[in-house]
Amino acid sequence: MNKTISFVIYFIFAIMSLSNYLQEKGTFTTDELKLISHTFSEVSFEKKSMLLEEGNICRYLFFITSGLVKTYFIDRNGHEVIINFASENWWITDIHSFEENKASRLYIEAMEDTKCLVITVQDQYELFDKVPKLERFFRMLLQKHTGALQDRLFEHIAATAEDRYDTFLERYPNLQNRLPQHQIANYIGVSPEFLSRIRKRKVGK
Amino acid sequence: MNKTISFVIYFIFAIMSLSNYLQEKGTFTTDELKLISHTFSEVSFEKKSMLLEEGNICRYLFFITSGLVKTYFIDRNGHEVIINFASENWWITDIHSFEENKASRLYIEAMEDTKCLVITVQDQYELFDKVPKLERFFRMLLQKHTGALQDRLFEHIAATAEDRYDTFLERYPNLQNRLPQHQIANYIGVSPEFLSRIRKRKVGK
DNA sequence: GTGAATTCTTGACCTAGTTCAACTTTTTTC
DNA sequence: GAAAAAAGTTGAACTAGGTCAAGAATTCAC
Repeated sequence: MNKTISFVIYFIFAIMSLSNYLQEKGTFTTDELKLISHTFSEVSFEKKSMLLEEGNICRYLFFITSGLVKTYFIDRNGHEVIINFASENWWITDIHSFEENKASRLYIEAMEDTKCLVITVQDQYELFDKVPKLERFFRMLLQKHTGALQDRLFEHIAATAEDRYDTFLERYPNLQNRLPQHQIANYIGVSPEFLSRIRKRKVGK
Repeated sequence: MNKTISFVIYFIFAIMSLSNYLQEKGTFTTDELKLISHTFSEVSFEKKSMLLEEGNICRYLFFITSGLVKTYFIDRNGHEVIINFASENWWITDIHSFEENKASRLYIEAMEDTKCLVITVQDQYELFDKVPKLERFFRMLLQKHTGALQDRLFEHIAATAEDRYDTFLERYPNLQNRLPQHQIANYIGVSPEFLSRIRKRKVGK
């Protein structure tokens, strides 16, 4: 297939993902949906390429239409610490860096070939002015994200590694087979060896 | 002093705290400040009384003008897990319960006699319509809160208990002497005995 | 101001999870 | 499809932090 045609088809597919998502989660008019989705542009990332690196300003808010990414930072011992994963129909960005134009502490890396729709802060704010509903929608999204972070903190303070693994399986049922096990171990905050033991123990049960 | 007069004085003091705070952190006109602060009401809590209990809907967003509160939940083993403390010029609520009218999992308890200004969701949204700047201001606030939560999660995954204690001291320099040590231990996620040992070790250094 | 309650400290023992090293299995690359 | 790289498993020794118990120091309540 001709490259331009295939790009256009992907773009239409991406726009439709976003529109469907917004229609499902919020109450937007057709005109608003059109306006919103045409403010985004499509970007593709190959597996292992970086959407964001520490020290850079996160210029985009990403809406993933296909693929899988992880967000992580490097701790004082030089180890990667995974904050979260995001796949189809998830939003991802370093909100602090994106909104306040500050250097990021985070990395965002594609774990599969990934396609996203992206928007800049400026465009986002212009869109907020045209579609005020969207600012409220994004605030709600941020609230949900905050709730999820809080839950993860609870787990890390009050639950055992096995509990956290169970929670991971519930929270990301479709990622279990798309992710290498040591990345899951990292996410739940244990050594790969120990996750291997947890899994062995569970089979016995 | 006559009770009514003393109440009025406290109320004026509280309103001024909020106005000063907003003036410092944002750019509001005098009229906006007046409108905002008159939408809040003043409430007092005695030490050990509850601003919110699990199972209830969190009806208010609290702005603390004096005193100290803690937010916590009870984990599956019946233990209290402290999420954060808030004193003068801090906002506190269970955002999930407050915004979505859902039963809360959290407790908010006064650790000292505490005075707050409070607002309901409905009033908050009316205020957003009158002062759109405020919605953006609150979204920024939520972003900061999210950043802080993320930092705490990092610490719990990647840092040692002693590191977390140091971070606590930096983050809440003025709370160190207002809080009993076992509450600090709870906040940083260690047993009171272990915090005692950490402190002993640090004196040696 | 005194008795009761809460908080803090210390020791001894325990456990969840880590680290390191060697081996096996699976995936990637050319 | 063979060689190299990455991922997963297992054992053995280790450590950060927890639990329990008892005594000492503070704080609270009347």
